[in-house]
Amino acid sequence: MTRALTRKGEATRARIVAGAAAEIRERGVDEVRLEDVLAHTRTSKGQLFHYFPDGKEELLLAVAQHEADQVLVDQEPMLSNLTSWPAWQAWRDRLVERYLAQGVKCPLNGLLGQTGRRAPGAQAIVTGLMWRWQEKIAVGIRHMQSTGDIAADVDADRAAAALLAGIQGGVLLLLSTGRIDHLEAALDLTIERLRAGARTA
Amino acid sequence: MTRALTRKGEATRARIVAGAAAEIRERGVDEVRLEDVLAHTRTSKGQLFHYFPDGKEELLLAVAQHEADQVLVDQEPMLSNLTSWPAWQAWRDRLVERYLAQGVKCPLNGLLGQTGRRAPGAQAIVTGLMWRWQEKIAVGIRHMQSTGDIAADVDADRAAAALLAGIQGGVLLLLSTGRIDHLEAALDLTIERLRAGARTA
DNA sequence: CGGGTTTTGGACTTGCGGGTCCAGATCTGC
DNA sequence: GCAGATCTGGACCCGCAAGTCCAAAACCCG
Repeated sequence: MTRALTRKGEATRARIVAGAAAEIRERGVDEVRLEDVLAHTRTSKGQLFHYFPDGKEELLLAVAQHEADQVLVDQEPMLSNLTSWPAWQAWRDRLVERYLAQGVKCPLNGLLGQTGRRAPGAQAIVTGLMWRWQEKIAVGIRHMQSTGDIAADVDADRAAAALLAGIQGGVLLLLSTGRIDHLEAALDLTIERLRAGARTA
Repeated sequence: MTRALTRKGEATRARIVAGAAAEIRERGVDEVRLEDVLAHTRTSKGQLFHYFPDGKEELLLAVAQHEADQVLVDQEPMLSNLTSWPAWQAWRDRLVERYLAQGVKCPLNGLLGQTGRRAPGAQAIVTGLMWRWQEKIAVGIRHMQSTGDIAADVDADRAAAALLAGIQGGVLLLLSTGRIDHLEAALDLTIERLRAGARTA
């Protein structure tokens, strides 16, 4: 059933998802009409409903998945390699740079508030993303503990949760205020705290 | 012009705003139809457009302002009284309790993602809220510095920014994952850090 | 009271946009 | 190269909800 897609079909489907994602990033979920996506991807109603029988909802779900994956990909290879303080710094810089560049166009913002409520599956996608994200950070912390760079008595999961919260809040505040200060402050102070813990412990 | 409202008119207007706010909290911005609000507030189309000539957009803006104000009010008197560690703890508990109780129904969630983009004014409302919020926290930190409970070399504004980011992210994660852990972790670790700073400094 | 203003109710219009349908083009494997 | 499947285009339908309009009720003040 899912395996009834030609090479060409697959390409078209991908084009639609990518186009819709771009459109949504640019103008917000609720401002994007199906027709906009069609125009921007040189496709027709027929195609869209051919690949997404459940219409907009299904498309939005696919976009959400696409964007969620992208969020982590954008942080690689730094995120999977938090094995030294310079590496942490590089990751931190990548995050700041990335969000600074994208500015107000957060792919998840709308998808959480908008899709998250209506589609039951979108919630799961975001939750999954957050969980993976946090776990990656936790792995980094544990690694640093193994090398003695972070105190052993630090609760890695708890610290990762706090750091992730800081990031999310920082991005949220970037979206609403347009300033990157909060993200930087949250990242720097939290990381600084992890480093300080090693010395005192 | 703005002063053409009878006592009764004022009451009706307020009733519409409050009703719309409740409705939005309950079911999300984009799920709320004007008719729903009318039904729930025992009012008619005529009244709604009488008090909000610009229709839905204007109403949403009024709701946003109403909810934004409420967010800070809900933290009082704790937020304006961060003058001792027990007071900070009380504020922290209030926050956790409040968001735990309200669960998924965040008044600002939709308003940021939804209204924030379309209405230029909504952006300003959220920004204003965040700014006031952060300032209140900063005042608390400075007060603690004046009593020596927090190290003098802490940048109050920066610390407040980080704390606020942690809170926002914690709430965001509560919304998507349904767990309060992140909010607690962010609050506790950040506050703990402020306390620790005093001892080492 | 009485004239002017504000308030209220609800029927009606309108446009937008998601979803349907189907005919024809294109591909795929044998 | 042909039979069956997949892909594509776009005209059409249709419901929904925002917004309009106006007449009647309630209210305010001299």
